[in-house]
Amino acid sequence: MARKTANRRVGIIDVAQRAGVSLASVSRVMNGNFSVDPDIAARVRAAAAELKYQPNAVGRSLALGKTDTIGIVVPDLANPTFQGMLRGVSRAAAQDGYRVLIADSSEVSSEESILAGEARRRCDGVVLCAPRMNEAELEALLPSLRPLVLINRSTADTQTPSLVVDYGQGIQDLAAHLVELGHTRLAFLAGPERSAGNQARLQGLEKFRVDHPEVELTTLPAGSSFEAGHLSAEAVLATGATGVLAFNDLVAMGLLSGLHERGIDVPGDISVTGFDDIPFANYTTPPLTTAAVAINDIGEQAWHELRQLLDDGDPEPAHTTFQPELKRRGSTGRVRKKPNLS
Amino acid sequence: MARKTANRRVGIIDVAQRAGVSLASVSRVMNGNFSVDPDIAARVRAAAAELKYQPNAVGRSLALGKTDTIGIVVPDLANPTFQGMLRGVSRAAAQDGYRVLIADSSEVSSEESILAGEARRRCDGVVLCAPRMNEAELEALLPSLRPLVLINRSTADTQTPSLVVDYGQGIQDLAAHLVELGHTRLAFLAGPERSAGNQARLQGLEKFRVDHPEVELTTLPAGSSFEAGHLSAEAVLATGATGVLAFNDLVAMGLLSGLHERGIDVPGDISVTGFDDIPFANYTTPPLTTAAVAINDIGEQAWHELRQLLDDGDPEPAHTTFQPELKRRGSTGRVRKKPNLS
DNA sequence: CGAAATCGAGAAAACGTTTTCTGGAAAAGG
DNA sequence: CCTTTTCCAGAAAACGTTTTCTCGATTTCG
Repeated sequence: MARKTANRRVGIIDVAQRAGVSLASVSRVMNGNFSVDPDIAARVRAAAAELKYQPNAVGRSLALGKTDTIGIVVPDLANPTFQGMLRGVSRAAAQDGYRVLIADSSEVSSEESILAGEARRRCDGVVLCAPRMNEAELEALLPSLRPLVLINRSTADTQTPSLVVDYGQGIQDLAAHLVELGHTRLAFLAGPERSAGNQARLQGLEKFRVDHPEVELTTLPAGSSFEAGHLSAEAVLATGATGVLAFNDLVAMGLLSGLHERGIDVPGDISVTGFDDIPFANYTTPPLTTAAVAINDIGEQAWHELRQLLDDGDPEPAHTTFQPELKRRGSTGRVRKKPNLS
Repeated sequence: MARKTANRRVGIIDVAQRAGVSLASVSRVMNGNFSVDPDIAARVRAAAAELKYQPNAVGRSLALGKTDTIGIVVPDLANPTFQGMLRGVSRAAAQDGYRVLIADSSEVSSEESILAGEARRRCDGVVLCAPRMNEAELEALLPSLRPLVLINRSTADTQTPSLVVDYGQGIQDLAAHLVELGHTRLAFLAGPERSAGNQARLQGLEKFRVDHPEVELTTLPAGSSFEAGHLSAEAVLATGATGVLAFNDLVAMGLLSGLHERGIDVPGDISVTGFDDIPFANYTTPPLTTAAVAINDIGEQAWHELRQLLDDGDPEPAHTTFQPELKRRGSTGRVRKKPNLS
């Protein structure tokens, strides 16, 4: 039973024995860092091929002190926005030979810090997407997570880069667009309370109110899903609004569906706007007017920031703001009727 | 400079020194496996807390021979189907304390084996989603990937569990549904050629042809995206079909949009069906008739199979088939006009 | 031609844990 | 009261790599 090869997984030792050289040489050949005798190199390569040697990543990570893996924490894997961020990060990281470990907090804010911590311990860095935890908790957590980058959440910490979307401006653009079309009674379907993006929208609308005192704006609690939008149809009609700003495209689509069921014409009777410009927004009927967020760019940029941190250690973390771009499509139009007089 | 604490990351050694005990004891306390003096335990716990000790996952993995991580390889992170599988696997695995490493092959089949191999080397197991590689390549790859489970791809290998959707039956159900509504001229918008799911649909339709010789069925190459469906509108009209079977919901939505732009009424002029029942399918106008696939269940089940393999080593790998369920919605209706006579 | 510098391969240390092994002290049994 | 067993904490080995260290052999230069 001298053959351990048959017993356990084939390791660098087996290759060394087979090639009649030392472990060190095998490692050198495999990584090609140092100059080795071509003869030895050939023998090692041959042995490795014959044994189908696959270097053990864990051992390698331990020796190297790096895992070539980053973690990403998202509030909800079912949400297209976070799927987009994940995709952007994943693809960009893959380009540089990094892999992505994923953690889904399922919108449970108390889980976030735990998940983030676990992810960080296994990885070289972390991307935190739109954390729902409160300010204090976040600030307390950051140091233990570094290097990390923050998406859709700002921080006082100057050491961690953050990428945020200017939801406040975007929602104002959408509202202004509706006003331009003659709408004077608007409704806003609000998103999750803990979402910083929702706060930003509310602040933007506050500003809008000041700029447009003539416009009547009602805020209705809704959520971030189809269902939320769908269930809001009745409430929206009750407000008598002719223009509706949905929290995001999902909510808008749900609302569209709810309105359609009730025989309300969009944009004839009511104009609807979304937010994000998810791929589906272009293919609803009518196509959705929305504020486009370059979600893939954000993911990509997030990786680039993180890579900087990983490489240089600490260049000068940027706080980048992404401006949404208004997309005028079929779901908004000139106001046709007077607001309900009932 | 005796303080290494300030220099390097705090490790188990630091805790041991601080508590005045050996490494072994700290490990025992942290893992709670063996009985230790309560006094020592308390000292260790105190020291760990003071130093904010976080055990190094890599070192732990090396010693334990397990990473508590599994890999998942998908052809396209932008595709709702794979997003669903990912979500299902991720959530189920998280329940059991496992994390998921993600690899996106971007539909490049040659990348799949590399990504899968890399993922496997870093993880305890792998889930392979709808691999695009050919049969031979797959069979050759499997042994080096074990333990693994296969989604939407069958294999001769009895050691690897596989979960497949019966796309053949599903597409027949949809076609039958259209026939029932009086349609006799159908069109099928085919998906990616390398997709096993597409092959299954084609085979199902072959069977359908035999069962319904009176029905005229045209197959058009399309793809798996919105764009594919959108671009197919013209071609669909050219066939004179009154019922269209789209490869999946995305294609169906794209087609819906294309038809709408051309003033074609759905389902008045043409009935359209999708496949998968992605969340959006319920909220299109009209809502999409489709074959629902319990995508989250599949992901969950995939994890359970993998866990079995991880735990017991080798119970008896199952080859499970999931039956799609026909969802009758607004995008299909009785045929109204005679087929185009032009 | 001899000494210094260069080179390259093997031995050994390091990475941070867990777990087996070992030995001393306490407990149990005769 | 002495011997045997039990218990538990510390020392050391193990996990699978990379990298520093060491040292003999070759080359280079004076």
